[in-house]
Amino acid sequence: MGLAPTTYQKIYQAVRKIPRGRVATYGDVARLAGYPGRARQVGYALHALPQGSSVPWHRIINASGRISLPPEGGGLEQRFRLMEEGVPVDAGGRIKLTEFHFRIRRKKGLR
DNA sequence: GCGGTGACGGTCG
DNA sequence: CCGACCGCCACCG
Repeated sequence: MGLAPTTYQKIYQAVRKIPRGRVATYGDVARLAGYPGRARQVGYALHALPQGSSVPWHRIINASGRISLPPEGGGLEQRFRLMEEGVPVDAGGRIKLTEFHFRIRRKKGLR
């Protein structure tokens, strides 16, 4: 594939790095894709995913540790998918980041 | 080309 | 913990 990856493709590639049973925030994905501070674009890119995509979009939640989607608009499905892979989600759409957050290595330091 | 919109995030009160 | 603000920027009418 000689062509340079598009912004969305880089975002999707970053999302694919989140392993089963873990979650990451929109901001994490933005940084991982090389676009720090553009969490909003990550949400936009995921929104543009076609049905049946193999990109694990359900592992992406907001920095507050909650599902950002309204239940009718995919939030319910996201909840099911997460629970199915062992990530508990409470009735309010919350996930314990302290236990299930996929921590990404930052350039050297990290903490 | 302009302005409203949004699957966000950090800060402040 | 929650809501209000503001910064951010690609998309779309």
